[in-house]
Amino acid sequence: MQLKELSERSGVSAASIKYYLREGLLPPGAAVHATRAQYSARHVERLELIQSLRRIVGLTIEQIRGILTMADDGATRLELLAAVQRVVLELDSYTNASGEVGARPADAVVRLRAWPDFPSDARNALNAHLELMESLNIQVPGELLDTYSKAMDDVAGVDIAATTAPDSVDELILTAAVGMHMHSQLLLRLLALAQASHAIRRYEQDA
Amino acid sequence: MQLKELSERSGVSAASIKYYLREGLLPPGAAVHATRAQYSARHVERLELIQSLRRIVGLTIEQIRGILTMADDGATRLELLAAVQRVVLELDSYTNASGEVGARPADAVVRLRAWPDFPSDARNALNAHLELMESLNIQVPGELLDTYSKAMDDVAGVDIAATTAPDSVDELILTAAVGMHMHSQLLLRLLALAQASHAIRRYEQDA
DNA sequence: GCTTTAGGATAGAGCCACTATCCAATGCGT
DNA sequence: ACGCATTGGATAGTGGCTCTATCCTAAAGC
Repeated sequence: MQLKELSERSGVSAASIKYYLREGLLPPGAAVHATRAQYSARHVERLELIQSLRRIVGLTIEQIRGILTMADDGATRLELLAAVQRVVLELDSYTNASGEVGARPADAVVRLRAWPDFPSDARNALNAHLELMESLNIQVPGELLDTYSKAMDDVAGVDIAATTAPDSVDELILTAAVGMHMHSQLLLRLLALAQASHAIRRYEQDA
Repeated sequence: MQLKELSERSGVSAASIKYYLREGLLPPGAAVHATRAQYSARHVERLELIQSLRRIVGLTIEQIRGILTMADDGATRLELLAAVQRVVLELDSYTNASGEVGARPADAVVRLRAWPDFPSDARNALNAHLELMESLNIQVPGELLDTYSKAMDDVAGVDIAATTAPDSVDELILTAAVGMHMHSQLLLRLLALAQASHAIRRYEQDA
């Protein structure tokens, strides 16, 4: 199929497709001649993946390019999952700000929860975030970290158990990104409801 | 003090202060004459609040204006907390998309957790989000909702217990917004670490 | 041969949060 | 009294992001 048909099938405007081609999100079609290219069903799928990552998960073009490049360069599934997690959960926001400091509270959490002791983005991000909170004078007592991490351990256990490994890499990215996004949002909404409920109880008590 | 001094004290450029005045985030100073205005310490505080909400919490000008307007119009603390929660946890993202449907899964959660049965943004957002997940064919079994909500109940209990009610309304907004943001981020980072840990375990098993 | 389309380049649009410039009116220090 | 500094107000520009639109030439297909 050629550009116009690709546009019609995917529901993405021809101009946007050209944009994605320019930005390297979409591999070029097979050039039949200088002014004619053939696109395949894989292009349609790739476009749908891009759309989902943009519209549902809200990733930027840059982030999407990063993930797709990794996938096309044959990264392992675990690496890919880590990359998806990094952008979906915004683990890179503050990570850069931290230069090697003494206490690594995340290590304590890892030991407490008996999680495998692997260095990871998630761990660095957690440490960086705890440092940030400290610098803002927000107390994070061990008890709270305990409660939080226990809760997240439970949640992650359920999450992972519910995840079935998909066949294609595109599908892995899609389900992982959409799943992580949706589950984290779900968690935040439940947190909101829980907070609101506790706040109401408390203000009723005070009144 | 006049504009220049206000700028120096708060660390916000004069141009930005003018912008905030135009946008109604900062009340105008007492007009001594047509071309001279006096600003008070309250202006400095207000500017610091605006800065924190922008730079730390990442709210938009529009969102900040909404909250400050409510505060200045004498909203109750509970109303203010709800408004802060709405913007900090992005409860309005999908809320509009839902028009009265049958099942209200959030009601079940509220009953299960014995939370006070109040209609709220948080509850609507939760229902809207669950509908969205359903429409994306992401299964949310009752068991998972149970685990999640139990976890969030624990977390909220600790949160609220740790919150001391501040004196000024500005301070309430600041601590609530920064606190909610930091705690929700903390939770997401712990979730990331937990997920990564479980994923590693699982891939090790498979390998 | 004539319309349609591809690919490439370039420019514009619309949103956001500023940032900069220009202005006339006026206050303040000297 | 005079001139510099500052004010409020208006208006325009910046830079990042994701498109969207226009223009062009070369070539394909009927």
